Amino acid sequence: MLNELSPLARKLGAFVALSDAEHALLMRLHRRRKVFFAGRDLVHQGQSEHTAYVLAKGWAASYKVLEDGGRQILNFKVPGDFLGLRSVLLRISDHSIEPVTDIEVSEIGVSDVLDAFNENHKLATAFLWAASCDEAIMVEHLVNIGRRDAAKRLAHFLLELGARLSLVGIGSKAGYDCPLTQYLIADALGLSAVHVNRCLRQLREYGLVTFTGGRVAFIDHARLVEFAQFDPAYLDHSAPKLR
Amino acid sequence: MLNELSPLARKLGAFVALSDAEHALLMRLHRRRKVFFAGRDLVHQGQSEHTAYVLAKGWAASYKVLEDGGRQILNFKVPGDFLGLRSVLLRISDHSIEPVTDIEVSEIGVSDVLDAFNENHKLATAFLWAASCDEAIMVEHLVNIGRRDAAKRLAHFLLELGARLSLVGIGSKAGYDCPLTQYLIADALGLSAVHVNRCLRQLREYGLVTFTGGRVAFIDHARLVEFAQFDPAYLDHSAPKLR
DNA sequence: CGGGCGCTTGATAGGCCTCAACGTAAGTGG
DNA sequence: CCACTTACGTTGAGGCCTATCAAGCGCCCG
Repeated sequence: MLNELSPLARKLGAFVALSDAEHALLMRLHRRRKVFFAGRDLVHQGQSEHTAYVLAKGWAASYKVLEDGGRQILNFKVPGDFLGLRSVLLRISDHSIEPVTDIEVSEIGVSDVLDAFNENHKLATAFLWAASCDEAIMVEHLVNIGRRDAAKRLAHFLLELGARLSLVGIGSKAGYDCPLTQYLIADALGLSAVHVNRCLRQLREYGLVTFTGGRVAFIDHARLVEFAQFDPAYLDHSAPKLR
Repeated sequence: MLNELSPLARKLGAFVALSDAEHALLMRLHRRRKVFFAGRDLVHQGQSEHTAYVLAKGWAASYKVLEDGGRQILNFKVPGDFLGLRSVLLRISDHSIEPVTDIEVSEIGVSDVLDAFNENHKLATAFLWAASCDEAIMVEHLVNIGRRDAAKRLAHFLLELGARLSLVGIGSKAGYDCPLTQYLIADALGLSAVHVNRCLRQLREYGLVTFTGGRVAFIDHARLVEFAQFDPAYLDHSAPKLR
């Protein structure tokens, strides 16, 4: 049932109860389904022409590069997530987006979205909600980098991804398939890849979690949650549905 | 002229050209002017009852506390900024807000705002824009903590605050009055207060900037910008105004 | 005058980075 | 089919950056 909905309708439907008319309205916002290949950026930092997407299949990373060549990954995007939502109303995009795997996306007509606000205010509220959820994840990422040591940071990161994937049905407390390299994780956590490797070993030796062969396997989920001080409240998408 | 407008109208007016009718609509969104005292939180992490505010006078800090007692300051808020905008649509607030000085705020009726979306879609767009601007600042903060060493991090921080204050007319390339303690800055930058102190000395000895007696004074603004790799593009509020 | 707060500085320790080397697996081209 | 290359993961050695602990100073205010 839900699977027949577009990714956009599924995303926003988590927040507002959508009527048939609203579903029809959402359909008009879609352009076409598109495919991008791993490593070829869809959005470039500094570009002024924007399109927003909803990720239907695969993983992507939003990131910012510094003048000195370093880069910071802001967030990994998994199926169901928006790509480029924040840039919709900003004059130039403040970040780039790179597919980690080959991905499929639904393109969204930005000006159509803004026009649709005129017809239906619930839609506007739903977009603001989606933006707020994205920001909550960013904020927790900030806390993670600012205040946790490397091992806890990594543990928290693996737990967050697991929780987010569980929300869209492709992960559980047992684990999940994860296409990220240790280099990507390092760029996300503000660490070196070497140290990510050491921390992974540490978590493995503690009997908490393993990450090998593209699979994250939680060995002792409860103890890992405690170790990382992971509180998933910020991922709570069960917002009170609007009338 | 601008000073006669409410803080809310001034904020949103930076993005959309507001008609008289829209100004009138905004007036209805205001509840009363309120005062909060330094150190007494207005918003508590985990609370479910939200109010949003626009900061009219003074400084505040939004922050998150960890179980182990550490805290990460997410952002300092200066006059003209929203307080609690992200929490408006989330079931529980994911952060706390503490006035750094005594502050004056305009309270905003959240449900009134959502109702107003129904009457006027430009307003909805303007709120989404404001949320996007806030998030852009958060993202740059993330990059700052994740990828810059302490001195550059501090330099970038001081420059950002200067740029933001300049936008609301209470700062310049010469400097600005700053009520923050070194402890607050440390909590924002993921550093210890001791190390913030050392880095301030370093920046002073380099002849770049001083911070004493509640005053940040840029000595060589251009060189500081280069040192910190500060690119203010993410603060660009000159978005194309909507028709 | 005493006490608290914020700032400053020194000494020490340790977490994480950098550099470097090596193993494995997969892909490429002859 | 094999030599070569590339990407990713793993491990060790050494050193820098930043935290922690500690002490002292100036200032404001009760």
